[in-house]
Amino acid sequence: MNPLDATRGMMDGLGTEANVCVKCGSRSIGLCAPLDVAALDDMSGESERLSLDPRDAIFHQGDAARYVYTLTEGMARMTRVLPDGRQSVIGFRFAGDLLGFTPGAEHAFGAEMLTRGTVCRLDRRRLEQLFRRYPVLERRFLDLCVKELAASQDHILALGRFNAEERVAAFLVSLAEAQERRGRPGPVFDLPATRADIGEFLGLTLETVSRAISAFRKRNWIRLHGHSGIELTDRESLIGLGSGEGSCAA
Amino acid sequence: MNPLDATRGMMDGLGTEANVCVKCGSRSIGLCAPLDVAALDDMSGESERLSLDPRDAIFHQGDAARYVYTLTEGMARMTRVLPDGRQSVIGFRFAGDLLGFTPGAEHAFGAEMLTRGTVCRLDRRRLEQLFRRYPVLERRFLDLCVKELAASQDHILALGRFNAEERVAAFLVSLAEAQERRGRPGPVFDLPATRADIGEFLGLTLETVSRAISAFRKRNWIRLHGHSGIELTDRESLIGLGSGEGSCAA
DNA sequence: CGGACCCTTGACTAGTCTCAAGCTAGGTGG
DNA sequence: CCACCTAGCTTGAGACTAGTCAAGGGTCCG
Repeated sequence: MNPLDATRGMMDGLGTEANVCVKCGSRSIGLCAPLDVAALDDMSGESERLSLDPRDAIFHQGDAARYVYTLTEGMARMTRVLPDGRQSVIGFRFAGDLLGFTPGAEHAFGAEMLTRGTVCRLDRRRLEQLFRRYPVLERRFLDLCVKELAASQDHILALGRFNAEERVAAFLVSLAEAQERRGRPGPVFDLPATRADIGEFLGLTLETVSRAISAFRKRNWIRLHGHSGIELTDRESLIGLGSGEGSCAA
Repeated sequence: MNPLDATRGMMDGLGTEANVCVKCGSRSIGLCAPLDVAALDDMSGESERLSLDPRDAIFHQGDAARYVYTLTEGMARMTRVLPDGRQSVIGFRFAGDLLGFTPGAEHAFGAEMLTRGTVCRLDRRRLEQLFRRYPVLERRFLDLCVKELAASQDHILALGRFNAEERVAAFLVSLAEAQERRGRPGPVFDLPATRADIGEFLGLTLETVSRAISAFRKRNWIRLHGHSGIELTDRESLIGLGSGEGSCAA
């Protein structure tokens, strides 16, 4: 398991059930999976589908948390801003992932699209009703949440203990794994996040991310295809660097 | 709200109900709070109380996750180890906090006592039964988990964007708040974590932590009382430094 | 084709780590 | 009760990683 796995979506590892969310029309992996058809109908009754462009906000930090979102198409980032303007990317989300679920009154972070895409939003009070009607759904959320927590702890470990190249290597590997889990096996995959996004996620500057990527390129570990395509040509080396088997060998 | 709040326990902010866990004998704030007396009886029927010394492990990373623990007395740290031996403190836990809950088969991190103390452990299969019998308990866990997740994200932000003094300031303030929430209002509070523990939590070396603490002492922001007592004499300054209102003012 | 945005690379700086030495507090045993 | 002993803390000097500032180049879109 990759120690830097915060690009893992909330829906990962929850089986391959592929019930179709009536309103979204997309495979709503995970969230709806344990529900029967009546429940799905119930659920999509009040959900809305929205199309978004790159850089569009799905919701802002501090917004009233009225809705819960499912990213049905595209890739998004979650960001948190400090009072002085410094900001950090908390994580990324892919098609099929859940977004913005909180028991609090406000969203603790913002979410923006990196690519063109669509989200399906469900009123939160409606979700609470669904929890009461279908208790299994609540259990699903608990499992998701604990997995997400484990991913955050991996990220904490990476931020606290990995150097720049280790962080970038771990990020690239986890990005590749995330896309493969979502059924894109090709050797070339999408990297819609800019160097600045990656840097804000990894606690680095965009220049440092760029230098790490250039170093990998020079070692023939990766190959770039245009601005948003990347291929891992020596994944073993990247995994070795990015999984904490590095310098301080025990 | 302090951005570095990963010292906030899983039980925080869940009201002040103070039902007494029959077996533990301690105020089991939070977890048992929504349950009636019959449920409490039920719950404590198979729980065991253990006394532990400083440095004793509560459980190890990789152990089968047979039990869920409540720290009833003392302070503990949660640690994660990389293949090469580098380790990181993921967070701290105080009296009243929950520890080791996971839907996975193994504990993803280890937990060790920092002080002498006691834990109350409950068989996990028993907990699953309790979830079925008292659905409100499951909701409680979900709320705890989401709060914990928010705390992790704050920690990620601090690790990615704060410099050494900002991290240490944020840590000291959150430690003070955690102890006050648990009813120790005194100006002097416990700091049972060593400089090395703090450093591993904050992604710093023990020397850097020591230098930051010395700097605060010279500015009369804090006063040390022996090896494990600390007093925040100028909390405003610490909060200012530790909440991200710093250098890069917008 | 033009422009905007993003990426790359270089030179220099600053912050943190590393290594090392000495100190202090608190506990232990005589 | 006191001296010793150990673990943890402090401080310093130098090395090194990553940040900052700046200039130039590539890619993609309209």
